[in-house]
Amino acid sequence: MGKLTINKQKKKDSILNTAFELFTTKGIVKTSISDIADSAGVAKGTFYLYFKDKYDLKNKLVSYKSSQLFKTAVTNMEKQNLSNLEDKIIFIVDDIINQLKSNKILLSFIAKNLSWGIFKNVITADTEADNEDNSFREIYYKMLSEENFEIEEPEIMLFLIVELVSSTCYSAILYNEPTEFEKIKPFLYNSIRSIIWNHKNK
Amino acid sequence: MGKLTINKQKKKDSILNTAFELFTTKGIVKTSISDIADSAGVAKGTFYLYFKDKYDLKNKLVSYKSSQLFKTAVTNMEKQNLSNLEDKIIFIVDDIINQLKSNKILLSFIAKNLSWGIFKNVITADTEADNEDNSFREIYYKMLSEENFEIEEPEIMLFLIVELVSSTCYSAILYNEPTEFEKIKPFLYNSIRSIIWNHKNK
Amino acid sequence: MGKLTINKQKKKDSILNTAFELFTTKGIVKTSISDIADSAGVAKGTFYLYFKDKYDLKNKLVSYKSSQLFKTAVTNMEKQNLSNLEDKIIFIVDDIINQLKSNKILLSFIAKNLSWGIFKNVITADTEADNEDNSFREIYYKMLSEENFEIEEPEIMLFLIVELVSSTCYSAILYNEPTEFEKIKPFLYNSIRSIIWNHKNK
Amino acid sequence: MGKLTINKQKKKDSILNTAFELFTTKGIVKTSISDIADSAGVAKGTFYLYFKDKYDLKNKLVSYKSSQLFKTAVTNMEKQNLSNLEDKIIFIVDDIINQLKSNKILLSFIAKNLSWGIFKNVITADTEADNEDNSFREIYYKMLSEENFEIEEPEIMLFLIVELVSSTCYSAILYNEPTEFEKIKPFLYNSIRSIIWNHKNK
DNA sequence: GATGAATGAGCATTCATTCAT
DNA sequence: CATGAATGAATGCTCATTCAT
Repeated sequence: MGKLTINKQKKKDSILNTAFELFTTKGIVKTSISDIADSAGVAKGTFYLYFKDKYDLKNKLVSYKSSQLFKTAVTNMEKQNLSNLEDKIIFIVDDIINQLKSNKILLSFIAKNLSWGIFKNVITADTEADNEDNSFREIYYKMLSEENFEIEEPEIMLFLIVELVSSTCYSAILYNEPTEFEKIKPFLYNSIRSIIWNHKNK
Repeated sequence: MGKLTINKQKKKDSILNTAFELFTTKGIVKTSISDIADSAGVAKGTFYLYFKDKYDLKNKLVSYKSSQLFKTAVTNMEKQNLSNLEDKIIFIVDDIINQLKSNKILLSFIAKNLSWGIFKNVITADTEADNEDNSFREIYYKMLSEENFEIEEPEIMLFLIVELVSSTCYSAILYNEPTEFEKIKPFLYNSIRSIIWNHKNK
Repeated sequence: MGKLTINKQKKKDSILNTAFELFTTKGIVKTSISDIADSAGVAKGTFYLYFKDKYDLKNKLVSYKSSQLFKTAVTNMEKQNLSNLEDKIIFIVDDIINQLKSNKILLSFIAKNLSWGIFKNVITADTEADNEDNSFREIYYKMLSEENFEIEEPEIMLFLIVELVSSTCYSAILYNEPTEFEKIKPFLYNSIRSIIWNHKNK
Repeated sequence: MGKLTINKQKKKDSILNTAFELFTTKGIVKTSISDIADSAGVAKGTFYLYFKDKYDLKNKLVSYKSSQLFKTAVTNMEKQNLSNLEDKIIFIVDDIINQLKSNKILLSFIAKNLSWGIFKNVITADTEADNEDNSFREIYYKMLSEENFEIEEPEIMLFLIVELVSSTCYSAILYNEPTEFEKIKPFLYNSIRSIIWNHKNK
């Protein structure tokens, strides 16, 4: 990477970090491009050299932050010696939930902005542009293939789990609604196990 | 009701209906109060006689539309002679899903704007201010009491079902993601049955 | 006065009192006719039965409050047995200043809104529509006639005194600018005595 | 100064001049920011690049115009060979009054908006940001020090003179109230001489 | 590539005034 | 007399976007 390119990346990163800060404190609608440029210490025009508009920036942020979440969880999971699919999935879910519990700002940001559409990109794409990591999708299918039974409709299963987890986390962790998350957790994890069980090709 | 009062209600309803139309076609952010007032055929100032701002109006709309959905589903369910809790709940879920499938605009509007916070109001309040209907919460507990087993943490169970259904519907019905809804349906309903089963106090 | 007329007067007084309250707390520009009507407990339309607009009301308030000030001061002065013009005028000035010092809200309101144009009406008109009081102008000329010397240009003398007193009071009593009023007072009163002396026809 | 900086100053000046014109013809309340921007030939948004709001602009105008008045009067006074304080002060007062008599629009604008608070800034600050002029306050104290007697409470003396002159000018010059200014003038100037005399430390 | 002054469309909100009841 | 719902012009202010430097 040339010096210039490094400088460019610095600017872009500065905008990304500043924007995350502002989005999560002021809200996306109330954050203007002026705000971002000012806080990032770049000129307003510079913003447009890197992002189409505020929502382009937002989507890139959501993808990046979400993929980091998965990457970390998978890395941690692989250190364990888990023998079956249910345990592996529950571990990943649990790890992600723990990350979010200790970073409620991130939870709020992701929950409000993550749709299945964006999520598909997240799990399909390599987590970083220029690295050797496998995508989460590949890891997922590898996990499935290691079992001695087959999973029917693995995409649907993943979908059900992701939607259930993300929507319940948001309400329960951030607002204790309908009750504190710890009380919901056993039922949630049982539900996940049931979902997996329902997809087992018997 | 005096002539004036009727006229007032007419104006308010006109604004509500117009706003729903605009919110679902242009989106809430892009719909201005001018748009609403113009389309509703009232002066801009009139809007402020009935609503605090755009978001006050939005919340009132979400509540109203959601409660209608439940009211219809429960009414239909009661006409059946369903003997057990799972069947009743699945029936209600299925009825609501059918309503939403035939009214995708409504689905889009509710899914984007219904949080558990608003939902709590919806199921607690009578569906209409001055009528004899029971709230959905009452109906739900009555349903539970008619079984010869007990449900552990009924609020959590309701929460899990509602979050799972609403988040999967949105993506699957509107965008066929991860696949068409009909393929997801059996797994979804099985998941719901599992969730209920997990809450049975054995 | 008929019952109806009494009721009307009540409404009018209610508007006047409420408006004074609002004008002095929120400021005249930021007080709307709605504010006044709401606080006074009358309908918005009713306002227009009694006043042309906000500024009509304001002028009537200024006149009324100012004339009360003078009336009180003159009444107190007449109880004293003051033998010469300087002492009488200084007494009146001092009495008014004391009233204003103990009612800074009133001072603020009058100072901001009293122009010589309004003041002329105040000193010319009877203090109340239907009573036997003399106007301040008559009292002033009677005071002058009781001296054994003549005052040259009595209107100019009154003008100079009123302008000097009112502009210095505002700044000194309310904001202690350029310094606390008590320190300015002896110089102010000496200035007034000098002004009177300058108008003595020698 | 770069081309850009010159252009910026031009824009700002254009807004200032236009605003003065509008404030003095339509009044401040009735002058909208749109009016100012339109007349100045700039976009509405440009206004906000230079001023916080209408009242920020107004205060800057009052300060600037007042300081110009004093600067001119002092310059003229210094050309005379006046030997004593009274004559110097009367000369300055007279010069300012003459400026105002020939520029009634300016008189009206300053009289309505100059408070002692703003005046203090005017006499303290250098008349222009980056020049060698002394502030009026320095000039005033230098004048006092050249006398062979002492002035007690010079701030109060200045205050009394300024308040007396400004409030009488407004009414007399603009509205001939209570009578034409030329008839009031001798009494006013005598009053000023008396005020100075009262502050002489005898 | 980077800047930031300038733009002007666009928006929410207020409020004096009217008039049918 | 009194009401208060309805009006819609008017205003302050924001902000994404452009473009000359």
